[in-house]
Amino acid sequence: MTQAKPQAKPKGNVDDTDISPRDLAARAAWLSFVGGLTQDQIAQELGISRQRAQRLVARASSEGLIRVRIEHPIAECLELERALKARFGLTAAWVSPGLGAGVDPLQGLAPFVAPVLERLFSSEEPKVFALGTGRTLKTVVDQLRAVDGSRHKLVSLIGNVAPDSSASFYEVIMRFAEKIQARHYPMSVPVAARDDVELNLYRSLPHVAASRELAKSADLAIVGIGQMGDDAPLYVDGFLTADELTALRASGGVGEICGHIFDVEGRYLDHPVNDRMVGVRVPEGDMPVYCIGAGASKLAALNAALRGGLIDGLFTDEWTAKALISQ
Amino acid sequence: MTQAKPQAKPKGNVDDTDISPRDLAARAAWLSFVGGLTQDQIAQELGISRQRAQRLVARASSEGLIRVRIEHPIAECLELERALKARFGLTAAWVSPGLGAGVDPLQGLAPFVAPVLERLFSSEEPKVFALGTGRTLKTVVDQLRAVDGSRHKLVSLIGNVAPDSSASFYEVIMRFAEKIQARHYPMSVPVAARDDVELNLYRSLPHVAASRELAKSADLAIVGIGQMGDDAPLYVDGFLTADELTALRASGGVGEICGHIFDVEGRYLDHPVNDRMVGVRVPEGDMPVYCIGAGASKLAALNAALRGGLIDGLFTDEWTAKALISQ
DNA sequence: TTACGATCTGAGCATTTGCTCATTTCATGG
DNA sequence: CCATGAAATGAGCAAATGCTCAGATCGTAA
Repeated sequence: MTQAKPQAKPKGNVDDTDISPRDLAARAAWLSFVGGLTQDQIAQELGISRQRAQRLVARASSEGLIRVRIEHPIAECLELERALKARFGLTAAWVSPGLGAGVDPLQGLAPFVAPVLERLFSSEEPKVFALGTGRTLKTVVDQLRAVDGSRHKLVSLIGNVAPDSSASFYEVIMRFAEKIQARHYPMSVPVAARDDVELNLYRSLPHVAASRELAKSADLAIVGIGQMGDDAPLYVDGFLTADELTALRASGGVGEICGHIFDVEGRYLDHPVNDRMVGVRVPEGDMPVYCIGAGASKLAALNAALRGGLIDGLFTDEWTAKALISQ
Repeated sequence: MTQAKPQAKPKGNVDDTDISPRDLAARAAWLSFVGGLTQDQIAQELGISRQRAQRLVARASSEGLIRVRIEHPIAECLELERALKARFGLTAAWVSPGLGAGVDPLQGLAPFVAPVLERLFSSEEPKVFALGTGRTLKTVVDQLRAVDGSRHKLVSLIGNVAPDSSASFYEVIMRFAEKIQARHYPMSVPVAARDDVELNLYRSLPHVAASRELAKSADLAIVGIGQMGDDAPLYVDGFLTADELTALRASGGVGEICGHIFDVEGRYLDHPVNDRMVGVRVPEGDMPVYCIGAGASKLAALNAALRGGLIDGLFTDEWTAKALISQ
């Protein structure tokens, strides 16, 4: 994960109220998008150079100050949602319009998923949401608008300590919690134990046991899904060695959810690596599981998870939906 | 409303069944805004000419399929909100960033107000909202996103029949009701009676009496505000003759809310025209009144309404807020 | 069937926009 | 105090965009 910290240069004032670092960007963006002014007009309005105006608008976009939403549901996507539900017995499905070949599927999926999650979090009734991690969820939470979800609880399905001892997995649940002002319960132990003794130790820790219990009783789980190709997240992030990855693939592993690896039928593998995950294996009880994922690389994993009934709801894109249905 | 039926023309194209033009526009807009594709790429992706792609995107914007929102609250506007509340004892204030001189203030105000109203309508608790009319509210409701507000009731503060017998004022509450799926109670009589007999007749009609009662017990009123200059809405829409307008101005009239005219101190005029409005005069009881309005022409009216304590909340733009505070 | 009007479509062109490069500014460290 | 490097700035240019005009297409009426 790239951790591009904005190179803050807080030379004296800890307080970031520099008169307008991004205020100006927001204002330029407002003038451009809402007012429909040309960059020249914006420049004049703000008393800056046309060049600067252009850069401000660009920056506002790249920093996510702009949120664009398409109001019109595209018929074809609705049809795909219906088809997905029928084909795989899902209770819910959302299909975002595709963005064409060369584009990262997440670029379209994330802004599409975010408003749906906002609605879920807007529920008045207090709920417990269990969250996975990964690049997908990370991208989605970045797109999430701040809504008041302070009555809810967020709990992690997975440990937050990576093999390099960094707490990078803390991020996702933290960011969710920030966005919706909810209490959050990360699982503050390594993702995977090195042996059964360690596993039992971790699971016996009170805060871990509590988190696991809370997670198991969640009203909804929201997870990503990982492929087992050469670009498998578990491998890239250092949870598996190349040899382990190969072995797991040989054992039939085609995908994973929260680090739990399953085969082409969506059956979890009986394998040491799998058995030492400290977190919760979904589905757990009658908790619905919503999965977010799209793209060619995730196709096999998604297909398996759907066949195995591991998930109850799916967020994906048009291309992936078509591919899943035609299989 | 043009009801363009899709003209099926399945010639040699590959997989695409012909789809509705609006779908295509939404798709093009999605590719453009979310995917960041160039119009050439969009054209290629959709198998159409680049001009068509351009037109589709333009159409999507003009038809309101695109909704842009700036996530970053601009510090200066927040400050103005604070100042407005302090200065005029308001319980709530919202200030939209200005769009510069040449632009209709509504162009910026409406997209800014709409999300706030969406939030109000998202309240779980069933509420009664009393609504005024006018171009301002009309523009705002056009920007409103469909949210489920079916537990609420909408009631009109003002009659819906114009002097020319058209029911044009029906539109605003109707459109609100459509957007949020709420039950609505228009006041189905002329805005103003011609004499006291007629007034009493109208008010004695059961459905009018019921609407008036409901309106008086509303949890919140949302109204526009009218100026009394030569472009006074009451005059333009034919409620007042030029002579009456002049006379009312001479009597001190500087503005009106729901057709009830008040003077520079925000005191309602004691005048026949004023006394024959069939609707409700705000504030009524302890119902909070939120007013939406901006622009130089409305400045005097707003100032008076604020001084007279007629309103409890204000939606306006930066320029107007500054002007109000500096007065 | 033909004529008509309205809309859709594509080409050309002026404007706007985004990008690169050279230069300036600014803050930090020597 | 200057040296250094990163970020900001402005100029110039190529690409993208939006607009207008003329021809094509389609539905409707004669």
